[in-house]
Amino acid sequence: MNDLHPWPRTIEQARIVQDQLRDRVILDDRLGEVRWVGGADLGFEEQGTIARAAVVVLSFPELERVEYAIARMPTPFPYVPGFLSFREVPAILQAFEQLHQKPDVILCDGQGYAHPRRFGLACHLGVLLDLPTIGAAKSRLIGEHDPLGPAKGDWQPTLDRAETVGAVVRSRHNCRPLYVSSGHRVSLPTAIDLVLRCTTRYRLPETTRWADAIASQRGAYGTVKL
DNA sequence: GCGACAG
DNA sequence: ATCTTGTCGC
Repeated sequence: MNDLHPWPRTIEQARIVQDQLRDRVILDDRLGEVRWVGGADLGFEEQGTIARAAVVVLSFPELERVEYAIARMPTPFPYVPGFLSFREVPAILQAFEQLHQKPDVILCDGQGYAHPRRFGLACHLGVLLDLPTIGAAKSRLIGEHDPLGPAKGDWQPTLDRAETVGAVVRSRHNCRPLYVSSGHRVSLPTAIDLVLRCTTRYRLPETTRWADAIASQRGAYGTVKL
């Protein structure tokens, strides 16, 4: 958050920011060779008043854990469906700045383009960092889809108002699917491919699994290179 | 008015 | 997200 705008305090202000930044989102592939994949997630302390963000970096396609950074700050916005990014982005940006090895793409724990105003967490983070991002959420915000096959790799487009906004992806056999969508500078097909290539034997991609573990562990701060 | 609703 | 143990199913 480079003080380009004061961070919104109300849903009305946040909606204006979304409408203002949504045009900057790029839905085509504008990313080079992927060597480092990032993951971001948040944890909370003090009954939600303190947000703790973890941004991790893994090598690709090996998925070896390379580095992580943690940042804490007062939680800047309440959780309101459709406005999640205003709660999570500031801390993520602060953690991201501390990384020595910047990732070539970041997998976010939330929606990207599959959003009521087409500007979910992954889009917001991607635009502010001008870095390729992907939305990989654990549950649905919007969009309908046809029945999904049971095999890992099966997927179906999710539609909202007759527009394809993302895809439901089976990341593990017979497991609840992931909701994947473009964030910024990554097309939907590429997003699906990268999410699957970052997923091993668990439902969640290794990026979010690790970010989750780091963000939920209390106390730590700063950056750690492995 | 009623149900849905990322984390 | 967070509070929290064991339990059912592939």
